[in-house]
Amino acid sequence: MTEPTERPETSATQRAYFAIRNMIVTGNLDPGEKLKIDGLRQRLETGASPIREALSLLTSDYLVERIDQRGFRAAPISGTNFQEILALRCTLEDMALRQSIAAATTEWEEAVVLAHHRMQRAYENGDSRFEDLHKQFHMALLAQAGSPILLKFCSQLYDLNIRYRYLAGSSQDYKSRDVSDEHAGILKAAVARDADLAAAQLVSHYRRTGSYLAGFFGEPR
Amino acid sequence: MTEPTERPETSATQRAYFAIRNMIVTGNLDPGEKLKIDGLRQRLETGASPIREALSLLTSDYLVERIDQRGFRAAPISGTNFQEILALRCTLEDMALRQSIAAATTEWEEAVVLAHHRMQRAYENGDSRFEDLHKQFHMALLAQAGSPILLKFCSQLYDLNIRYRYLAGSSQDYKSRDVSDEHAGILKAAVARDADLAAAQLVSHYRRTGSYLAGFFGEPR
DNA sequence: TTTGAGGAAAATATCGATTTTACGGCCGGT
DNA sequence: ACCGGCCGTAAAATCGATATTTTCCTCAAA
Repeated sequence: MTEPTERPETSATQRAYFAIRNMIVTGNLDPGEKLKIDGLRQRLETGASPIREALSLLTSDYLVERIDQRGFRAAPISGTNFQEILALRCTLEDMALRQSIAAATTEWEEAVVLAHHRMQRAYENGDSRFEDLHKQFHMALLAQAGSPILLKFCSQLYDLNIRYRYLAGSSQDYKSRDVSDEHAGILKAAVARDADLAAAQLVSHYRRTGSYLAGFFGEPR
Repeated sequence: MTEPTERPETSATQRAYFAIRNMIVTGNLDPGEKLKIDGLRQRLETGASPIREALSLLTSDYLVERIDQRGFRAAPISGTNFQEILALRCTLEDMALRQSIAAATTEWEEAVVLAHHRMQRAYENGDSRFEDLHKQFHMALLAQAGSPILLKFCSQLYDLNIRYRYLAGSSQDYKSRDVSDEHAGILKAAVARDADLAAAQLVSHYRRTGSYLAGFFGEPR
């Protein structure tokens, strides 16, 4: 239920969960849009139960809201919400990365290098899996923190953030920045076990995309 | 779905959610125990759908685990898990409390004082609502941080922590400590807008109960 | 005695249908 | 013409039942 890449799912609930989640994150479903059970049921060719269960799960990911007894809707967006996500993300990932580096092992280091390579390769090839691999790289950096709950928090915030990026329709502009250099810098500092440098670069990496996106959603005070 | 106190629920899903959640938190359902749909269905006198939906929601609260195609079970416990919760709680609540005090208003201050009074009153009367009011006091402290997601994280961690307290069967021992003084100290510092002092007392408050409980679950390195 | 395969029993996941609830327009009253 | 309450429609929530999967027990063979 955590890895978006492992797609040999079997249960209808999982299929519905990932499908709806993807639709919301990529903007295929508009923020605030009413999510009718029957509509999704037909669209995904499944029963009502898996849909309801999937929506319940997405509720806890802050991607879906449940209203009284009137069903579900895609979570709305706002500038303050975006700022909150950005700020939380910086704080939590900074913490997680420091813990990760403090507990660094050879295995972790190799996993990070590997994740980076795969992401970079997909980037150069224009592979559509880049988004998934990008997330996996960032998560690999934090994995050694040894705090599953913290990791899940970061994962959720990552998805919320990427949703705003999709909604701004800026996947291209975003990539055209020199994110590759930024990723390389983070990787280098992490491998060198330089927690301060790595964390600083990571946070700066986020704030840069953040300030870019902030224009689209209004900057609250 | 957030406030445990507002009990005029209508939907079967909500009833099931709070009922099962309460059973897990208070130890009425053992950690790791298999949660059979049919058993719960009879126990709560409802259909299978609300049960499944409630369990799905609890999954995201880390109180229930879903396994492959083999149903659900109550989340297991461990010393490392407890330590993780404690550490995360200290970090996140420290942050939230500082933000809350930084954005303090008269309304917030009054709400905090009120929440403390209610909790204290219930404590002196041996009122069973103490646990709920205790949580409400702590959440009131953080409410002004203006970060709903952070608040929810703290709320989840609070529930996970209180579960360990119940499992240690130490509700009494816990209360017999001078928690009243600790709460009063936090309240005083918060009202005085002394973020450093308030945060320090809050964290120390948690660590004290934490080190007490650590003995029950083993201290991982 | 242990191991492995087969089958029966139980539990889960899913579906289709029923019941309940909320919303929007209509009608009558003021 | 406007306001308030009633009814029809649509959607959600829930239930009962089915099909599929898993588990456990038994029995036979090594």
